[in-house]
Order: sequence, then structure tokens, then C-alpha cells
Amino acid sequence: MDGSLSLAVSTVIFALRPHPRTRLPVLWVPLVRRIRQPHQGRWALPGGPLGAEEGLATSAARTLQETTRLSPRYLEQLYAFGGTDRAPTTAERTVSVVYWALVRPEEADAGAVGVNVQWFVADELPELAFDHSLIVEYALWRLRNKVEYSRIAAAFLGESFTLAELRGVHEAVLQRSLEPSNFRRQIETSGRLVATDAYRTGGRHRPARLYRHDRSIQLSDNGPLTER
Amino acid sequence: MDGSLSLAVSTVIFALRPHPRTRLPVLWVPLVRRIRQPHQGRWALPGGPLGAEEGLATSAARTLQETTRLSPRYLEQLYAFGGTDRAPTTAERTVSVVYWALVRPEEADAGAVGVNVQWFVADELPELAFDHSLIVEYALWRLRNKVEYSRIAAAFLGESFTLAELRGVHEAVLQRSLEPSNFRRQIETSGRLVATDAYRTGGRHRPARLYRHDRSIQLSDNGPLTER
DNA sequence: CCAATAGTGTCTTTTAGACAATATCAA
DNA sequence: TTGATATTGTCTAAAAGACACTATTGG
Repeated sequence: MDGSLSLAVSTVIFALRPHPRTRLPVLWVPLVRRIRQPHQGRWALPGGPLGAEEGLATSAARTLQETTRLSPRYLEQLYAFGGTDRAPTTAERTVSVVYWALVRPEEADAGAVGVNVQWFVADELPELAFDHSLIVEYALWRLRNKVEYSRIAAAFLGESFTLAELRGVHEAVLQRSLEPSNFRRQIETSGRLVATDAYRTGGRHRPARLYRHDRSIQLSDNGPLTER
Repeated sequence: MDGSLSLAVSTVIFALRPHPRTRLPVLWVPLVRRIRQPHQGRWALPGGPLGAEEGLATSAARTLQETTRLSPRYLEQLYAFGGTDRAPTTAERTVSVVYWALVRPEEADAGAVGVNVQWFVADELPELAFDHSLIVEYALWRLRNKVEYSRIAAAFLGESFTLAELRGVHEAVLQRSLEPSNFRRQIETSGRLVATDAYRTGGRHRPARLYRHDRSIQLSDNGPLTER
């Protein structure tokens, strides 16, 4: 130990995609293969050292962009990890400020990313480098809590969407089915959605009304904090 | 700007004490007067650089001990602040990992602390150094949110307490009165309290049963995180 | 017409809030 | 006995969950 300390910013990036077997939508995360010691060959969260003139959230967004070619639809600080035992074999002490993000992976699909980047089903990860397994677990816990009382599910959808589509996001994140009529009532009484006069047609059934989110309401209430 | 980066750990320390005018219990925080530039003379959160061999929470607990001679009854990470504009006049860039803590100030009272430390009513602070006013505001928001759905209020009380005492803590934190019978029912159905067979006597009224918290339940559910 | 999903309405259970009524102590 | 707070109970309103029923489309 030489007492030197470095500060890194990493990001847990979530997207919804069909599960390879079940075809049902599930959460995925992109990971980066480590090409040097320690933990060479293992998968790790995308990230890197904080730029000298860069804010923490800016650094997370940059990493996200470099890793996935996407912009985050939602970005929030998760936690700062700074235990002295995070990388016991290395001389350098690293504190990591970790963010979590939601993206919409439509355009840029798995192929567009580099050879050392790969998307994984979030609930079926291999053992990751450092304490990154714990970090992803914690990010999943936060996401699943937060989707129940905030509007972050919107980050996975486009400008307008049907209630069934929104419900599908909730079901995929929470891993359980939700009663359509009760879900509708809950969303309606929350007052966070605005009905448009457009409909989604094409299915062999009654067309569904399209809704959009009330733009005057933040995706998430973080109190006095409004980073970026 | 020379690009160097330092990492500091600060702590927002909350205690309950009577308001100087109303005598009603309110939240107080200890602040430290800055004895050098920038912001010389202003009040700031206690804290300092992260020790080389020290975990983040350990550093926060040490600062708390040095500032108040107390041990935290509850300690949780608040947020990592790392904007590039936090101290524009200085050459050094500082990222602060901030914790918040609850203490019981019975023994060590205001007098015991150093000359450059002073306790303030949390809702009546002067303008603080750096972005510390925003930080305290955010910590207050977190505390007031969390007291409603967790057991952290227990950190302000002793081993056993009456429901009126517990309600008093909630009322002081939330700044509103709570209906005694409904508060009782809510606490009872939560199953987090255990009735003892002891009573608090001495008042000119019916003695109140003493309760204690179920030790098998954490003060706060932080999911997969169990720092320390 | 039928299959499928959208959307409405109803009933029950749970939870929160207001508040009346009774219990028990110290003075 | 009285004043004070503890404790129990009751009523109502709001929210959550289960589920029946009607509406509208494409085929």
C-alpha cells in the first residue's frame, strides 16, 4: 500500500429485452471484459477514472455513451463504494462512485458495441470482478423498489404508449404479473399520465388509447437534489 | 486548476433537543467554523480527508466522534457530491462523500465540544460554506422521508421507551402532531416493537407500558447493502 | 360470428384518520 | 376527587386486490 487514492465512476446500465429462452422482456446490463490484472478476463461494470473537469454524473453519462452508444433516459447516483478491501491485491486504493441508468436499446442493438462489451441478463450474471456483483444486486434492488413509487418506468418507453405497454415494463422489472384493471386505476388516480387522442391499432382486438407522461413532473422525486 | 483531486468525507449529525424559544424538541446539527480560506469564518459540516486505510463509513464515524464525543446510533451514506463548481476559487477539486447520522446527546451536551464547534437548530441555519446548505437540506429531506417507513426513530431513544416518547420523536422530526391512538395502531401492526412488562411511572397519570425494538430487525432496510 | 385485448364497474379487504370512551396514576 | 395521559374501541374514508362484465377490433 502506498496510500494513493483514485476515484472511479462506474455505471449499472439497464435495458429491457426479451429473454433468450422465454422471449419475455427482462432486464439486461452491459458489462466490459477486463483485459488486465487484477481480475483479468472477468466481466466488470463499465466505468473509469473521473475526468479532471468532469462532474460525477457527466462522467457516468460519458461512460454510458462510450459503452452503448446510447444516451441515458434516466440516470441516478447509486452509492459510493470505498471499503479498504475492494481490491486487496492492488497497491492503489480506489473509491468508486456508482450510477445506475435506464436506456432504450431499440436502435443500437447488441451488435453495435465493442468486442469487449457484452449484454447479460441482469438476473443471470456470472461472478463479476471486484465487488461488482454486489453493486449490480444493489442497483437491481433500487430499481425494483423505485419503479413502484416513481415514474421511472417511462424511461423504457417512447413518447407515447398504451397502458398495456407501461404495465409490461412494470411486470418485467418486478417479475410478476399485474392485474390490468387495477393497474389502470392506480396509474389514473396518480395523475401522472395524460391521455392523448391517439390509439394503437393493428392488433386483432380493440385499439388501445395512447398516453404520455405529464412533462411538468420529474421522473423521480429527489427532494432538494436536482443534479443536472 | 492543477487537476489534482481530493476526497473528503463529511457528516450531517442530527440530535433532538428543545428549541431555545419554544422548548419543543427539534432537530439540531453541529457545525464547525472554518478557520481558513475559502469561506473563512463560515460554518461548515464536520469532516475531513479520507484516511489512507479507512473505510468511508469509518471515516464518517471518526469525524462524528471527534466533533461530538459521541458514537452514532445510526449512520448512513447520503450522497457523493462532485460537481466541478463546488469550490470555484480553489485550485484543488474536491469530491465529498457525505454521511448522515443520528445521535443521542444526553451525556455530552453542547458544552463538551470545542470552541469552533457549535450546535444549531437544523431548520434555522445561517448560510453555510460551499454547498453545505444544500447538503443539510437534502439530509433533512431524507431523514423526514425515512422516519415514516423505517425504524430509525429508535436511534434517538434508549433501550426501552413509551409509545408517547416514540411518537414525540416522530412529531419532532416531521414537525406535526400525530394522533396518539392511530400512531399506536400503526406501530403495533408493523410488528417492529416488542412490549416489555415494565412501565414508566411517576407522571400524574396512568403509567405507560415500555416497549423495545425487535433486535432481529435492522433499523433500516438497505437491501443487499450492509456496509461495515 | 370468434378470439383477443381494451376498458368499466363492483365487491371485499386493508389501511389511514377522526374521535369517543374507558383506565389508572399522583396529587 | 380531579387532572392528566394511557389505552381501547368505533366509525368513516381512501386505497388495494379480485374479478365479472361490456366494448371494439381483425379475421
